[in-house]
Amino acid sequence: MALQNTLKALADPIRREILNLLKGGKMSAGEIVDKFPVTGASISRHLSVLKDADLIRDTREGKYIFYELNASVLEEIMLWITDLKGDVDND
Amino acid sequence: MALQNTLKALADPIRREILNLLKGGKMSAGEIVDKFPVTGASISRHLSVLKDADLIRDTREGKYIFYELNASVLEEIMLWITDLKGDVDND
DNA sequence: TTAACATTTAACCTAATTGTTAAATATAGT
DNA sequence: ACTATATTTAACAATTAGGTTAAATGTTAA
Repeated sequence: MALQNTLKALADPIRREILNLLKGGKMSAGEIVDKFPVTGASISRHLSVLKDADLIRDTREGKYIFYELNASVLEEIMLWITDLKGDVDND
Repeated sequence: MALQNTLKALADPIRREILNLLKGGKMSAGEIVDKFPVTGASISRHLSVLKDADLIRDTREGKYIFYELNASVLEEIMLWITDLKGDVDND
């Protein structure tokens, strides 16, 4: 189920862009919202999808909630792809 | 758009399983259909999604259409993920 | 050309996804 | 307690996705 959740989370351009933003460091929900032409409610749901997929982690700091990237789960995709490609030797 | 198509194609368990099957060599549409508990029409649409994403190639041989894996487009996902992970050094 | 087989396409249904606005919740400051 | 701010959740509409059956297409062989 993990791979399924991860791939589904990645199959949306806004969510991928959120991950790209978080590459630069943690951001509050509001800061993320400001980067997109959709409502905060919409971004909030995207964030929850990413969180369910464990692609991001959140921590509240006062009235802000900060999100940060958790790229470690992407390893599973790498392994799946590598297996599919049948990369016996990669020199 | 390529990455989007690829990830969307991968975000379905049946389509991923089709790719896994094709790892073992090319198969006709009918052989693929036999592996799943859904109709041929349904598999046919899955195949067209995979084909649009260029993850598979088809060649007709007589009355059969054979499908084979084209894993090369997965490279793009690998690159995207690698970039996201910020793998500066991977020892 | 007709019949049989392999596969795709069309029409339709239902469920899931994504967006919106409005209401709810959580925190901080007065 | 009240107000302002940050964020999420609920309810709804529109779109997309995936399944089905039935019709259409392409190929082979009689």
